[in-house]
Amino acid sequence: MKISKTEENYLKAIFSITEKDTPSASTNAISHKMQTSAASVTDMVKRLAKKKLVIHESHKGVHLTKSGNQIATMLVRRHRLWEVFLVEKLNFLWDEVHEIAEELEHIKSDELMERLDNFLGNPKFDPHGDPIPDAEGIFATRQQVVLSELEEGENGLVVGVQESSTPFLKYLNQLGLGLGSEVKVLEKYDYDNSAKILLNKKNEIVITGKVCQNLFLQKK
Amino acid sequence: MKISKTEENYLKAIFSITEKDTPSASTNAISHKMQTSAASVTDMVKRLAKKKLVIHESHKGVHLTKSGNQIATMLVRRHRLWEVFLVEKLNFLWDEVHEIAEELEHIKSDELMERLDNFLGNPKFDPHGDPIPDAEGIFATRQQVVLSELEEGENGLVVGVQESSTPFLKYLNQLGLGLGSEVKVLEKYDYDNSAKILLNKKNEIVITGKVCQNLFLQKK
DNA sequence: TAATAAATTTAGACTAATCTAAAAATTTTT
DNA sequence: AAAAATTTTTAGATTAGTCTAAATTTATTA
Repeated sequence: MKISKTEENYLKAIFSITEKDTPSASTNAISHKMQTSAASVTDMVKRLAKKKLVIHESHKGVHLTKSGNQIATMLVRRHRLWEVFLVEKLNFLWDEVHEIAEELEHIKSDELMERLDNFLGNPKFDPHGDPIPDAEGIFATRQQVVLSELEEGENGLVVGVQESSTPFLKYLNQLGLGLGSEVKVLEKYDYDNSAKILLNKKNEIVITGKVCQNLFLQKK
Repeated sequence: MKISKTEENYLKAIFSITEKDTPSASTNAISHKMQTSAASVTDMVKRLAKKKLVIHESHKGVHLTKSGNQIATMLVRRHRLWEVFLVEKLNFLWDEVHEIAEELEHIKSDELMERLDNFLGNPKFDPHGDPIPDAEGIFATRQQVVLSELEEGENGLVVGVQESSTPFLKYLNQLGLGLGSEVKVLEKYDYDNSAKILLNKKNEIVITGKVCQNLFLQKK
């Protein structure tokens, strides 16, 4: 069965919507994520349902079938492996790789991904700290908390970001924060959720509540 | 101006047809190369002409304009750079990489190709010995002859293949012949154009006329 | 619970890329 | 140069993916 690039992108969108809290993705949510009209979504959802990649109850949203989920997971795997390649081997910055990986992920060759995985040393997390599913679709897990959950005096290692928008990543670069940064919480200011932290045992900086809620740390 | 993957593939086909002897590509030649109907070619050629990528005189074939040629050249550059990556870094065999490179070549990012080029050490020839145009579209040249042009007693280094079909490349692998093989012509048999050669100063083997005509050597 | 607002689907149309079958043009052969 | 063969184009249809506008369904609110 042939699956087009567009169909793949819809599967990925449905995957990312249903991944979180919501068990099914609404037409609107999908159209928003895909930057397209609701009518187009209805058309496409019907096509995907005919191919048994999603289950769709009229006016009740869609969710992925097993095979739909499998395809979406492999797209995530490819995307994240290519991001590792772009950052580690071609020296792109972590905020520059998304669009290119978005293209590369559609190249369907298991052999290619197998070899790329080995070439990169079988990484378990991508440059944003997101887990890379293995060839069977299993995601690695890691004990992680958001920065705002740390108490004063606690230490942590930055292992990921909640949000991976370019402005946010650029801002982190400016602050000197990145994957692998060491953080110690010095003070927490409850009234606006900001915090003063010690970065890499050297600089004291103050970061806003928004940043605190978007950074994943591994406690140390 | 947006150019689709399909349009790009037509440009590449026209490029490869007009590269050789013929100054213009016929509808039939294109349809044969693209494995499609002549009617589709006519349609597509009209589209490409409207975009000023080709020049088309009815019943007299097409040829690329300057901008059409530029796009085709960049496709060749991307294709060949990715082939180097697949063979040198991911350890694919040189006869396994064509289809994957065929996909990778459509990813349009100058930044990506610049970085890949550097990562690979700015190679001038791909794993089949074909020249890789630089970012300005200039092809490297090399003093090369086909094996059948060598006289008895002459030495050469295998630097390329005329034909890059999978069966031919597989056959070369079987013979132990590849890029970089050293060859000395021991005897030439005029009646069927076959030859006995000394391979890598070790093995004497006899190769057919067909192989002799498809191997490019650099004289030594 | 009826009215209003929001979400979703249907209807109908458009573009790009493709096809088959038939017509027209060109080239080759006799 | 006329007939035959080949090549190319036209005509009309098809599929995937998209759109806008209108109709319908569901959810919210007064």
